[in-house]
Amino acid sequence: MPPEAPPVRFGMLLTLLARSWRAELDRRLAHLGLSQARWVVLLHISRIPEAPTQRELAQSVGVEGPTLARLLDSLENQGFVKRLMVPEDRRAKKIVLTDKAEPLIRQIEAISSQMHQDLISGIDEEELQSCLKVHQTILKNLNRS
Amino acid sequence: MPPEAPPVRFGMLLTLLARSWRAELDRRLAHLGLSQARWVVLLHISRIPEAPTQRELAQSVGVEGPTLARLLDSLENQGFVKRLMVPEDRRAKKIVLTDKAEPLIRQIEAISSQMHQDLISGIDEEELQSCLKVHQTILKNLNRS
DNA sequence: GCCTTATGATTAGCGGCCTAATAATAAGCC
DNA sequence: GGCTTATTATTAGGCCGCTAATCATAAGGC
Repeated sequence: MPPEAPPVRFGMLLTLLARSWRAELDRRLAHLGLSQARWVVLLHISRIPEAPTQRELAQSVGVEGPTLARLLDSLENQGFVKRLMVPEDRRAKKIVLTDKAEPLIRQIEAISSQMHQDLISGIDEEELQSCLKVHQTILKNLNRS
Repeated sequence: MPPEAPPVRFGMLLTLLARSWRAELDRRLAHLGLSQARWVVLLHISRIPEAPTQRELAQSVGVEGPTLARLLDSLENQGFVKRLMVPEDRRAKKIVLTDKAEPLIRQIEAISSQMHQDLISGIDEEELQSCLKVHQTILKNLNRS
């Protein structure tokens, strides 16, 4: 690889890193029958106090409606979530975790924080915070575009 | 686990950021008939001194063989690259840019570095470098897993 | 030379992201 | 009430990443 470092590199590294991060988490979640994408959905549901509608959940997770719909299809097939009718609005559905999913939450939180710990080893807290700040700034700039 | 900011956040932000970055670049490249994925391939070809084989190119770009093969299919259909037979190894193909692609390279480099500039506004050089270093450390940790 | 193993590219098929289009319902306005 | 517009969820279809399997060729051991 040529050692010259054009500004382009930041985006490439970011993309590669996100892909690798996802792949590793997928690997660690596989034995639970989960993937990163489905796991994130479960985690968000568990953290929202009131059962959210799909619209609200998609917003919280940060994906579009159709993407969430298909993730919920598989999670529902796996028996981890249920779609509940909303009496006041017959278009909407509220999403809740099933009893089967509840014990999973602790496991997946443990797995993901273990992985986080593994991956940030050798990075000091200050650097990490600064990196987070950079990420947030870029995201803010992106939302302005 | 810190009670208020679970470590999970870093991965989620990373994922969201990479997706948003890609989406914005796709938007800016659309009028050239390109996407981020295909653009990166062109850029790598143009930077490798000798025409690379697909294997080498895939390595350089950081994707698997089949992923590259399909990107090359579309780039070839668009007339931006050609696959050349290699006399010494009849399994392999070397990838070269066409004359049509050459003038594009400057444009796409300009677009991507403009975007880079737009997105890092408000971040000072030191923070950015530190962030890059964090990314590289995490990637190194990932490759050890 | 011949057989086994390794390698380069492709195909098939899946996951996860998107946008556009659709269907059902709700809300707002005469 | 009845029409128009907005909103919720879904379906359809595309892109881009992956792994597994396939095909042709190369390389190595005998």
